[in-house]
Amino acid sequence: MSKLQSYEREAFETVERAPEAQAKGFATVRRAHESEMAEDYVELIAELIELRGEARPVEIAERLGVKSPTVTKNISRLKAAGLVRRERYRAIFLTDAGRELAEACRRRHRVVVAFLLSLGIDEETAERDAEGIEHHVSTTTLEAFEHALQKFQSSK
Amino acid sequence: MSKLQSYEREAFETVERAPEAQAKGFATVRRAHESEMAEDYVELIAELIELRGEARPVEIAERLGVKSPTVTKNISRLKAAGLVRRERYRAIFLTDAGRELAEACRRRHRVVVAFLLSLGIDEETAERDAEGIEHHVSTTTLEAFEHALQKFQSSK
DNA sequence: GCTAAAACTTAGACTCGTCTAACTTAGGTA
DNA sequence: TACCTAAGTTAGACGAGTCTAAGTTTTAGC
Repeated sequence: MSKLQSYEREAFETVERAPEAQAKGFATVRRAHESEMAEDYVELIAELIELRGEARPVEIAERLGVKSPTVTKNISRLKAAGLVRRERYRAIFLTDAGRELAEACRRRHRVVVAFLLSLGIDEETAERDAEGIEHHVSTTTLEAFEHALQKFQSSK
Repeated sequence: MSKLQSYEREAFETVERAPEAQAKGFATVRRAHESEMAEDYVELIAELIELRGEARPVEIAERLGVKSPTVTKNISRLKAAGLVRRERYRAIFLTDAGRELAEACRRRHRVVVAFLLSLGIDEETAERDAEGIEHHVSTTTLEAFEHALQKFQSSK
């Protein structure tokens, strides 16, 4: 406990950060939010295709916890963004770009979950937190997670 | 590398998660987004008060990387939420509730940054990623971070 | 103590992601 | 084959958070 206290104490005096650096950080977060919807959808669509052979709006709505008109609208946005292929009233499929994005997201998701689990966090919490955290993990941090994971696994 | 590959491989077969659990996860993320603005503002306001004795909209705008009308509007929201005290054209101060929230956020922020640093991540990346990650870290995960940090520091 | 510049607010527009209500289409079954 | 039900879409509203343009207030320098 004392170690913990000490690092908290050290960090307690507010350090002046460069305002532009801080602003850039917040801008990054805002940008991440814009792509979150797309990432969550393609990730889920890929999952459903693997599980069922196709992704149906009704199931996307159920898993995302939203109503079907929301799905319809967001799928049009994904289509406009070139991430999905789809005809009215039909199941949804990924384009090459969509599949690529989905793969990257799923990989990142798995790494984040595995990393949290390696810290001793229970599965449900790990999944829940990963859902939010994954969109804000830079390549650098993802690599650090992988590295820590590797060390953790070889020490078992 | 092989250890890494292996855990990725294992996780590769898509496991069927309970749809409701998944939906609950996404709902949690959406809820976190709603409080993010408030958290970022009170955290920054507390920082500025400590640094300057008061928090001015112009500096909040600069640090957040947004324009001043945005700050005006959001500050009214915080006032309506009972987090800040403030008169027109004057500096912004925190209410007790605001101060409490700010303290919790700053503590969480410090833990996340320290944790990322302990993984060997550079300061700039740690700060940038923490900004996004912190809002999605549950109490459980925060404790796990603290615990890992403690172990890391005592092993140095 | 006036006045110009800086800080702040108001008004109004836009996008995103959500919703409900009402409509259309597709598909299985009688 | 015709129809009922489930799935999907359309229309329209709403709040959050951003912006620009144009106004008002405060403050600092002369």
